[in-house]
Amino acid sequence: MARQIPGIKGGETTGRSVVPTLDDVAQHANVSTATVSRCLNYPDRVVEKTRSRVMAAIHELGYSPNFGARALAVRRTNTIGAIIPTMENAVFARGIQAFQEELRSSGVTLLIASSSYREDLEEEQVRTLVARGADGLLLIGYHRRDEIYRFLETQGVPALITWAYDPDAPQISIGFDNRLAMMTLAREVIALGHRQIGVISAEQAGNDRASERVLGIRAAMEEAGLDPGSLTLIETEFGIERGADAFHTMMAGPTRPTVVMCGNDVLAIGALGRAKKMGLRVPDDISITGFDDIELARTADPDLTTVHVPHREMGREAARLLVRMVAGQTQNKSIELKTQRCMRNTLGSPGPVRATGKTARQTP
Amino acid sequence: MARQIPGIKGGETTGRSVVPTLDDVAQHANVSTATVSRCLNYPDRVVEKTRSRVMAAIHELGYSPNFGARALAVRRTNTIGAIIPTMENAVFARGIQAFQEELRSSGVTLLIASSSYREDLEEEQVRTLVARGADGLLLIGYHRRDEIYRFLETQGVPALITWAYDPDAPQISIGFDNRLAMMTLAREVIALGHRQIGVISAEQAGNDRASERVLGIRAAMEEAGLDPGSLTLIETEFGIERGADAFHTMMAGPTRPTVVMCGNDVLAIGALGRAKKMGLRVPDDISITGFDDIELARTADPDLTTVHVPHREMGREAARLLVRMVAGQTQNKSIELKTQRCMRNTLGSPGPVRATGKTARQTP
DNA sequence: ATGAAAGCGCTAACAC
DNA sequence: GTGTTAGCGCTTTCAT
Repeated sequence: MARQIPGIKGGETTGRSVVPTLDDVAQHANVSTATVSRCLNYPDRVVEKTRSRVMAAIHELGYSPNFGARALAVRRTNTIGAIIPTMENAVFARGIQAFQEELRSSGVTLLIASSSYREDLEEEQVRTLVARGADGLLLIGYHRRDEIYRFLETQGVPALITWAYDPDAPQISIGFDNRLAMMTLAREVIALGHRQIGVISAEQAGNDRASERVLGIRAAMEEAGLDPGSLTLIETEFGIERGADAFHTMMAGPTRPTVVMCGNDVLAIGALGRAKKMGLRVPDDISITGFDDIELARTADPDLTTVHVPHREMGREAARLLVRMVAGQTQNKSIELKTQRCMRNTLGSPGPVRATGKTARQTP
Repeated sequence: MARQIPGIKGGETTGRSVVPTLDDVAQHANVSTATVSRCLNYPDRVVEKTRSRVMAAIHELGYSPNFGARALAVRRTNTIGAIIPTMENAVFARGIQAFQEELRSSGVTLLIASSSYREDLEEEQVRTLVARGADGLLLIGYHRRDEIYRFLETQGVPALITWAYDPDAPQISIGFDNRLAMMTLAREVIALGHRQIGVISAEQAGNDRASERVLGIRAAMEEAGLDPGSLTLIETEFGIERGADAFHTMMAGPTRPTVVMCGNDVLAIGALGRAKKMGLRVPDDISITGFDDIELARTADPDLTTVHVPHREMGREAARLLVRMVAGQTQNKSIELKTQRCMRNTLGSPGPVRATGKTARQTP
């Protein structure tokens, strides 16, 4: 239909394609494309009468703007990308959720990609997201090839590192000191009398959060005059079952620890569950600690001693900061957030049957 | 620099912008933009010598293609969008993960958005994703305004419904029959002798999975000659704590049920945890069931009786099907996946201290 | 207040 | 095998 109306650009016929374009709307409303564009972007720069005519045409045709074309013209997408290791970890899910909510309130859309903890995939995602016009990127942790940082630089895409904090790094970040956070918990563990410490960590290669946390434990040991070499370490993939299996392996090992410190809550929940299935009383027979303080930590039985990370605050602040960075605001600096030990009921003194006050159940 | 080289299009000067374009690469390599484009898209249509020259230029300049422009030119983005209620539910996280992996192997990028279970947000996301050129959409559940479906239609964007299955619906879907799945579990519950059934459900408004599941329970009751009106129902938001609170409320109510059937595992885990904190033995004093079979269900103590949903398979198959739909393949039809009761250890016979064989702990 | 026209960066015929 | 050129759908001066 409507193929008889001479198109603006020399007799082009309408109805050439399925999806209506700005041009179609313009013809339908008998105005120029510029006017339609104005109606959409600066409604007050066009007189009421024309505007309503245009709007009517838009509705009638079921017009929806083509974002890619718009981005191409204005050279800005109002989009921010985030790459997280996995959506299966509640800690990222929550942080990203807050990040997204805050972005929304600034009218920015979020594109999420997950790297499955794989460095090569992450690089690919960075390129994809940039190619898609992300104005800025949210990245987890510092560790990645220098080439990527250079790429981001040449593309003029600011990146904000989160879940880590290093004031000396060239990239700006918002997060916390993973090493110090875990060290603080380890100090408590050692103060309680534990000497045989087991650690279940995420794979450290390419994961600075994981390795920093392990380093924190070693540092605390050293500080207390213990031999960091006496620590039993198992690295494993992410997952409750993985944590459970690692725990099993560790307890079956030659030097059975009196406490198992886990690199994150999910691993700890797995360990805790397995401990119970093995008939071990926690924390009387074995102490277990986590890191992150996800909802599950509080609900576990006994509830999990862990390190609280302010995910939501981190997500929210990250959004604010990144938006500022994208806006070209200079002189942004890294922000350090504080973590907090959560002394709950899976950590007690070592030694069989020597329950401490800490282990008292707090039945509500 | 380089402002003296006359541009291809009449004396345009280079160095006009920060980010290198196809044009810059072409000039740098002394070829036409078409050749550069070919190098990128059909490497074998250009002779080795030129290609390496072009590639060198690309690397030297740090060129990265502009996806939006490409999409505009080819009118196809190779992108699929997915809108899920929340990333905080492991069941969606896993399903989407599988979906994404499968898409990747087809060279399709996934754009994820989450609606926070809000209908208005979901509509907005649909529009955003379509505007961004998503070639197809993955949606959870059937329930949404007709206008949205019409919009998708006029935009020519195929949508695949998942997490639900209704052969009679106009939209095509891949999923399972929520009502039947829950009904099957409810039958077992009733067969065990339960008469006072409590239900903790997600909010049913705008959530057909939730309402279908409740309907399934009612249907089973009716079938068994019980009065569906005797069922105690609490609707709550998503979250472990929410489940716990709802459980508490329910047990404090006038008619205390002998079994609490939860609309999903997360709510059930919350209920289970709270039951224990309240000093109730599960399933001796109270039975609890879930739905989804997330990893947590198996790790809970006692491990949770629930309904297994093949999330990963669903995600994978959804990807295959949607890719076919986008490719314009006609005659696609809905696929029904089977769920499965997981009889574990939180469901027993009603009545105090009457443990059944089902409750035996299976210590490995 | 509105319109004409020149791009934004890329692809795809069609020439050569 | 490579170059020319006309768009893809939208925004944005610059005129009027």
